[in-house]
Amino acid sequence: MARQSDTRARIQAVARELFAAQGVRETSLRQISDRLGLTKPALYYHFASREDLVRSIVQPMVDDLERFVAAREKTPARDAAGRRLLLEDYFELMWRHREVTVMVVRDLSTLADLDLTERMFDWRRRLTALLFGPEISAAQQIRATVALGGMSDCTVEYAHLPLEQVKDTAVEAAAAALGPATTP
Amino acid sequence: MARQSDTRARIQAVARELFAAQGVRETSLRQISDRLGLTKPALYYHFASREDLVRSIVQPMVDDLERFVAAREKTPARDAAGRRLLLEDYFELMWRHREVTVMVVRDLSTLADLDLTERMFDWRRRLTALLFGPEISAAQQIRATVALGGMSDCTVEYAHLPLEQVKDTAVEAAAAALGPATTP
DNA sequence: GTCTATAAATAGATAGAC
DNA sequence: GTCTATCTATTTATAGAC
Repeated sequence: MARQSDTRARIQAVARELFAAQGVRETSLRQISDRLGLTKPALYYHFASREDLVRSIVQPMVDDLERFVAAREKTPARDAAGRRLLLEDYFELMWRHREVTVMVVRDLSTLADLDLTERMFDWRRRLTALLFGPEISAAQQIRATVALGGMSDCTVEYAHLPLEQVKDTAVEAAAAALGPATTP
Repeated sequence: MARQSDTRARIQAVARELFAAQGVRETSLRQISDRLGLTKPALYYHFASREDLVRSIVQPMVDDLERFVAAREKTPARDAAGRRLLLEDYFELMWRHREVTVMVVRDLSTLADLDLTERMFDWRRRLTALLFGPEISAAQQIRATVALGGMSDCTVEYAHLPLEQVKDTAVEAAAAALGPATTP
């Protein structure tokens, strides 16, 4: 069972690269098939539709995010150390999926097309609750936006650098933006 | 000289709204003309092309940003108070243009189409220099990304709220992300 | 200034041969 | 699995009448 469909994975790799580089909406199936030396109908053998291809590329990040948030909710730790660890691991998650992050941030309509906008906001809300507790004030929500959004911007803007050159400072800045942690 | 072309402004208003709500690339000229009770060719009387319409909507923010950065470079003030003031005024600028900010953030390819990507990065670089001085370390650049990017995210995410409910906390969080200021 | 009509290009998608 | 050929829909943009 070495490989079931090497071509399927190659299509995804090329599509992901083009989507991140020039935008999802700006990339046609023709561009993808040309780059692979295939024709458009060949793509339809591996994917039911264009949307199916896009979804298959975004899905691994979605699954990872859902698992990540659900796991942390089982053992919340809102002191300074726990908060720090959450920011670190969240940064690494986005970093692992940074090509998809770039692609989604570059064209946010992608999320809407896949009906993921609501879920995205839900993850943000749950992450904020993990940082500040179940009762979230308006000020805390704003601070979480700066912290989490700022880290996300870093994964996109410095996607070409090694992780070690970005992570520590980005997490440090995000933690500072959150303000003092509640004592356990 | 009451109004030279009321229709031109109405086209821009409808286009800006649709662009921000559903994306620039996702909005056709037909949708815009329908909403106004006009036909597509009528739009071409007021704008040379689709790109000309988009540019005319983004241009005021571009001009404002260029003026803002150029003015601050004449009287740099990198102590805590000066840095704070810069963040406040920059936030208010983005807030004034938040409908365009939403529209651009939602579809970043818009900037590329208008050849504004380079200029955007240049403004970021100059703002970072105003915050940290002409010699910018990698860590300072990352902190500036969290601070400025985080504030930008706030203008988008809380665009529907009153300014007073967002500005102070967003600026506070951004200032914290920057770290301690250099003494004057 | 706005219309009707239409050109020209391109997209996603399918039929059927091999 | 991949191809050629084609369908259908939509887009930006223009010509020319009113």
